[in-house]
Amino acid sequence: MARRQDGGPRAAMTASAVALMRERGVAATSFADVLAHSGAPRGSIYHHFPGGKSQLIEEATRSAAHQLTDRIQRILDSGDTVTAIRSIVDLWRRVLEATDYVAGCPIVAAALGTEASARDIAGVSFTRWTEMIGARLVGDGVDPARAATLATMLVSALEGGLILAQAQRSAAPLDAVVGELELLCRAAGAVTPTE
Amino acid sequence: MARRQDGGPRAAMTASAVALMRERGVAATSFADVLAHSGAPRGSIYHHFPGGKSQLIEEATRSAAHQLTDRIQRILDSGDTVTAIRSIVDLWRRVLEATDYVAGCPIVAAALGTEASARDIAGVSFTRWTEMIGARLVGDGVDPARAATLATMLVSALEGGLILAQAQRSAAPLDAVVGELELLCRAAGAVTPTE
DNA sequence: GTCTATACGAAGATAGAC
DNA sequence: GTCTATCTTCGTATAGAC
Repeated sequence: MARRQDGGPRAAMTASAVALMRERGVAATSFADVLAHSGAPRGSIYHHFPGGKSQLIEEATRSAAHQLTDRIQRILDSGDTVTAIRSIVDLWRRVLEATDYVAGCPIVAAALGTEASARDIAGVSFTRWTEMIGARLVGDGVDPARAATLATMLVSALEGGLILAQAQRSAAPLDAVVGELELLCRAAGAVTPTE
Repeated sequence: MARRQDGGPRAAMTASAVALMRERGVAATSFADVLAHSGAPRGSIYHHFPGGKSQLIEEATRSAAHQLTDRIQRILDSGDTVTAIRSIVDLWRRVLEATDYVAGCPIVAAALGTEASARDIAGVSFTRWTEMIGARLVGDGVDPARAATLATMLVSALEGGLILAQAQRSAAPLDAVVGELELLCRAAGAVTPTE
């Protein structure tokens, strides 16, 4: 009934735009690239995206933000924060290995890109993730007054570690970050799995 | 005597390239932009940079890396790690406020850019910073086995916090990160100023 | 909804005059 | 060492046919 998502060219194009943004950034992602990558018919660009590239990038960013937010929420729902951190890092690691360390976080690409609206969406996304993680930390026993700053630290360190991993073509920075974050969470009073 | 750095158009162009990379990334930084920003004579592009844009970006990245590395080293030499973190964040904060939150870290721009050689320089730069900070941590009393991962955490969290700050147009993420990093350093045994 | 053709400008790069 | 002119390619965007 209310299914108006269309799985056709439009969805394929936003998905491809996300993939290309992750690998080369917003500015270096062209329509021609998106068409080639998605296999979408050439004539449907401005039919589906009358706002041109701005609109495509904006919708791609929104799509990536929703997807990642959902994924993070599911991870947070299925365990404590420390376990969630490990899951997220495993996710990044798989992406890096599958793309020869070229693909990063699409939201970071949007944040550092040339499209103002996409940058704003990135900002909201980061805020959202921070709030979600903060709530999870409180549930784990962390002092609510502390949870917000700790959550910001988690997001920042994971995104930064991912960038170092891309630049060094190695997952080692992510491993270092996850270890330090675990220590920090435990010291802050978050429950930990006894494994 | 061995001063062969030239303060002319060439230096002005690399400096402008760095500034533009910080604001809009590597891909969106064109020769025309660099010329306009630096005021360099139009005819001197391929005279000074026969390798074209690749060479310009590579040299700009190298220049930015040297500058930042020197700056970090000086900061680390003048106090303990916790004090250094505050100084670095203050530096970022001034940059953000002076540029309406558009300018970020040039090395991150290089790491996520389209120029392979620049990305490699970024990777080496991050490694270098990590080693420098690690040495400082050891000097502060941190267990040498721990210093490397903690140093990686510092670099990752600061770079990530800077990106969140840019996206949210607020220095708040940096403040959160610096607070958490201080806790982590203290818990790791780094000496702290009694202030 | 999708096609081709095309306009228009920007960007990287080269040649040859001064 | 710097200039102008030019070439080519690419990218965005539009028009109009199918």
